[in-house]
Amino acid sequence: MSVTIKDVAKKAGVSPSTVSRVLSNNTRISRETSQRVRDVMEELGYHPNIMAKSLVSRTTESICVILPKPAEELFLNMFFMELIRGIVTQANRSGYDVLISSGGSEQEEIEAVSRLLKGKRVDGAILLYSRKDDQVVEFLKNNQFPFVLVGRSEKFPDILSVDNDNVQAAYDAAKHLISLGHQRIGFVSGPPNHIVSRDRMKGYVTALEEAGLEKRKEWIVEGEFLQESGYRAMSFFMNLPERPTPLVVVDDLVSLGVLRGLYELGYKVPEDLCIVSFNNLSIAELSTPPVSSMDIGIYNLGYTASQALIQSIQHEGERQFQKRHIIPHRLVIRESSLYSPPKKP
Amino acid sequence: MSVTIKDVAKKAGVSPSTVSRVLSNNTRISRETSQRVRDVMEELGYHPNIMAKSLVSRTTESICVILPKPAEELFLNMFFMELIRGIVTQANRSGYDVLISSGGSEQEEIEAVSRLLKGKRVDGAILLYSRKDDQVVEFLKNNQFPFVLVGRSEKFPDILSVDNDNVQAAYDAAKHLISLGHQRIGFVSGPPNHIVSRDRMKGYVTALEEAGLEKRKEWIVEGEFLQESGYRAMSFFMNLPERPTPLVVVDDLVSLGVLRGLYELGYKVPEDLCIVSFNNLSIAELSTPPVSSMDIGIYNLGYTASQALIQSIQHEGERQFQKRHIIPHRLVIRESSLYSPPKKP
DNA sequence: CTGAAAGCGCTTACAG
DNA sequence: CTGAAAGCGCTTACAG
Repeated sequence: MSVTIKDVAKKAGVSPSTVSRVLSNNTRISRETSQRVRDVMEELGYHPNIMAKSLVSRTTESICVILPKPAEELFLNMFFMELIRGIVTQANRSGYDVLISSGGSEQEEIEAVSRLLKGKRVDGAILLYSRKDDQVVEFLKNNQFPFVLVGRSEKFPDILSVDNDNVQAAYDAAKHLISLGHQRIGFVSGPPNHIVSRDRMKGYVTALEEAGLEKRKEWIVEGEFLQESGYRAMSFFMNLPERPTPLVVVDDLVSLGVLRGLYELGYKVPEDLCIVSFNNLSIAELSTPPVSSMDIGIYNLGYTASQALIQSIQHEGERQFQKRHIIPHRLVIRESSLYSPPKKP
Repeated sequence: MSVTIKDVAKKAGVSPSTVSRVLSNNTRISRETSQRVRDVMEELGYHPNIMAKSLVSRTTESICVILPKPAEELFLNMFFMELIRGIVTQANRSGYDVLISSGGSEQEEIEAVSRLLKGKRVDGAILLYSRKDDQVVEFLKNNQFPFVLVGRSEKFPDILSVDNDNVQAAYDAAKHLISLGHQRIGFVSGPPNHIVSRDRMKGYVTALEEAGLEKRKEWIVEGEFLQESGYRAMSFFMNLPERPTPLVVVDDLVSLGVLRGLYELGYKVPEDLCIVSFNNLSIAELSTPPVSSMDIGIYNLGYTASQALIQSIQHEGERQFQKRHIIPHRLVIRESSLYSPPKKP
């Protein structure tokens, strides 16, 4: 049997209420009593039963994070781990625990979320990157559960969310290449049902338009967030009569696929093709050659998401806090983009 | 206000006890009553309060996993993510939730574990890879909390744990190189206070001895699980008058460091130096050239750890189940080791 | 097969 | 500053 509040009360010669007040740092307890009770707690090795506390206080001091379907997007491992590190670190600092959950399908995700939130096991949820028309968002919104989205929702723009300015980030990436004198710039995108793919595509297009550069359908390839997509895109581009000289690539892993393909065909980076990609995962720095990449502050995304969620849980009702948080991005230039094409006569 | 067991009872015209029995699939409830109650639950959108249930049943149906100190070993990201995926998948299948916690120091880890276990928020804990003389292991053991170690403890060999046979794995890796005709085989190890480093070192040494090959102190370098360690080891080896022709490397990330250094110095892999490393992370396959690596079944380690822990929670007292689980390893041969050295005359 | 009652370990008005 | 009492939402012997 573990020691309860009653045991402490008895041994300290006070009532359970008093022990409870000491626990919650209630000010109206005399210094001596408080100290005596604390001593007894120490002596008995007392730890408050979190479940009992949560039952009466109607708050669990924990949040859950929902992983996307496990098999798919496995490759984003490094991305998610970094995000989770940020989330867990900040949550623990605020005294919250973090529960990880993953569903095999969107329906299973909803069931899990519903069990956790309706069953009062957690106070809120963090959703990692949303698809278009995400059912889970819809469910959480309809039930008025506190939650934060890492990414953004087109259907519900007023939702609590943490995101990068992906349009601007892609714009900046393209701009970097333009400033090096490139004229024909290609883009390797991700799945079109991911909002992030489309945001980045938009930034790329805007940069080209603003610089008065030619846009061509054949210079844009859509794929998955997978190495193979990069490989395929590369082989498509290199067979064009007029091929792009640099590529903006939606994710570092995809860049690795491009790199691999180029290596096999005997092309050189950056001389034959420049590359700038996104996320600045460790693989971008570790690859040969190192890849220029847009750092989007993944840890920061997680940290901020957790902070925003916990804030909204603790101040429910007061609606005056910020709804949309934008994490800054920063281009890390490496060997893969350090080349200016020869000037046309 | 959310709907409780009482609301359901009233609406269904039964007692709360009966509703509770329906919930737990108690057999002694008539089919009609059961169905009626279920209908009402559905209609009212009832979800049992997990905290209340846990308070009386003295079981939480959740486990926690303790991440090692966050900053250090950040690079092992991919390793941990894969492990966590395995853990979460299996736990969810068994109806358990998973709570993630991380401490800044060993002392903080103990406090976190103690709060969670003594506070009855979780039923057991998973420890990810142990150091020598791990205090957390000691704490859990002394308090008789259910836990499982991913790795092994030298001090407490009888503890519930999931591990690879790292000695055998390293032996097999070295054997692969020996079978290609290599005579001078080097080893790049990890931190000596990690049991896994020493296990792998031992396997390497044994393979050399068995094959009657020369062992030299200068062919063994210890470092961190970091790319830089590989870089440094490489530059050390390449400056030896008699340098090794292949290297067994303790981790894929370290291999990348070796590869990077060789590339910069103009050496070729596998012609100038062969490499076999461990863990078979995605970076091993993605690097240039792809690196031969010992797959240790990371997902499987996590899955099995969760399974063993939950089993031991559910069958506490009965001590007849298996204490030590060994996950099989498998060498994945890639370009980095596909070269036999020229035969001596 | 079902219900009334006690209790899990806390917190929190209410009273003094 | 402190205590007695009620209650959070469940489960589980006990009784019928």
